[in-house]
Amino acid sequence: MRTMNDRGSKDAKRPLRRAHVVRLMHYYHLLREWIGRGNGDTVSSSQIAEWLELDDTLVRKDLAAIGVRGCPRIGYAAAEVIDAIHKNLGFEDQHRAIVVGAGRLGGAIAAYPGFARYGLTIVGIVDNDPDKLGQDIAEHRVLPLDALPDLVRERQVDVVILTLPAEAAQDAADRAVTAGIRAIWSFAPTSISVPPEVKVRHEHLSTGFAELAYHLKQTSPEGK
Amino acid sequence: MRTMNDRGSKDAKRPLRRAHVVRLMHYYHLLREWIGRGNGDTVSSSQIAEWLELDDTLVRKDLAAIGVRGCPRIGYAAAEVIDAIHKNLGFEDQHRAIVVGAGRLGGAIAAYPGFARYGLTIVGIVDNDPDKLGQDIAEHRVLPLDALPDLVRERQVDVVILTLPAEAAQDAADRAVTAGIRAIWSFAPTSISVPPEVKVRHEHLSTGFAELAYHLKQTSPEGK
DNA sequence: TAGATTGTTAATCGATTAACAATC
DNA sequence: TAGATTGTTAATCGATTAACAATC
Repeated sequence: MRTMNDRGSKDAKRPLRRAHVVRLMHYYHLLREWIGRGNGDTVSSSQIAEWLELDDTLVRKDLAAIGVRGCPRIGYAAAEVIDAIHKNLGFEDQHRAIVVGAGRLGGAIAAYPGFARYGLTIVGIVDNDPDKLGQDIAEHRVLPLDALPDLVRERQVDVVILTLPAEAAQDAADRAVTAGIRAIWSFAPTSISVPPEVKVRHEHLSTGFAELAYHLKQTSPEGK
Repeated sequence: MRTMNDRGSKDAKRPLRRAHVVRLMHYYHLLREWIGRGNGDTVSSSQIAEWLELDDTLVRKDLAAIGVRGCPRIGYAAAEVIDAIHKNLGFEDQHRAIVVGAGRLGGAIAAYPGFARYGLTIVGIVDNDPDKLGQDIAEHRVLPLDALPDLVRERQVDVVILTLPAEAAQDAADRAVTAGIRAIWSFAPTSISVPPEVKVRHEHLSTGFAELAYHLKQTSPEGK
């Protein structure tokens, strides 16, 4: 039996599933734009649902899952929702990352200022191509890949961002794991194996394009 | 009642759902690496399932959904599976894309040779920054954003790849839509609105990082 | 108050998994 | 043949949606 007092017991929160995290990020972006455009301070679940083409009950359940309470007749305080998502997804925790691979993609990531909002700071960039060493990318001097273990320790790095070609990714991941990082964000077009305690998030750009290609095929007039 | 003859009736195939497409891409990558490493010609659903930590029945259903038949006791012909995925996902159809935004990310995408495998060819790159005009990126001369409509027609472009800052993305998308493209692949850190007949695939890098951040929070020793 | 909106339980839906017969 | 593996139906599970009471 549930009682009204359950309301406050945030310890009982169950971990969010992947689908929750993805939708919460959509709400987060949506509400930040909403507030940025100078709209009201409150927003209803049905407004969010309509913009994102979801069911409004789903929105309310997602918000309940991160402990946000709305007001009947009023809706949710947009700033409070943004805050709660920020906290629940772990953006208040600070993470320090090294970009491995000083190509264009590595440079784009190292230079992007938007990650700071999510608690992510790029603290270095390494590459194993001697031609790249010593260049400055987004105010980071490119250092040799061999320096990775030392950098991880000295700069208290817990995330490594891989932007290497497929054939170099596994070796770099191995070094990063040995050096003690806990998470790998990989943009390399291949899979990598790591011990179970290390989390890998793979950005499969080709999978993203596959969805587009499949849609185009389904909707193309010449059929089949 | 089903009969053996249903085997050949590919017209009855139902459209693949998103989860199917994503898993099929995993199988595709896995089997290409598998063959590349000189393993056998055949592979069983339980092998694939084990590598990807899925249920083997799920793998068989996915393969059945694209019309691949296996052999009892033998498994599936890896090359045939790769082929079927390639065809079903629409990689045989050729698409021509223009990259909008000549920054580091745009350059990385324009220069990446791997998209050719999926039927995607980059045929131009545009930017609205006068300083970028005339530069060559990956053998493409950077042209003004104003030239987009003409380029779309002349070069038979059906996909636009947005790599612009958030504030410029909607305007560029509008121009692309007016010029008649059918799909937008956006890397801009914002949402864009388009008419229903245009497909948008958004690569939310921050959502990718959010999953990592949440995992780190859940597994961090200091708890909470 | 009346009515809009939340919060929550119950129902539905779809996707995954289990079981097992078919088959090579 | 015996046995491994597929293909498919049935069962389960979880996520979404519907219904509706609670509430401000």
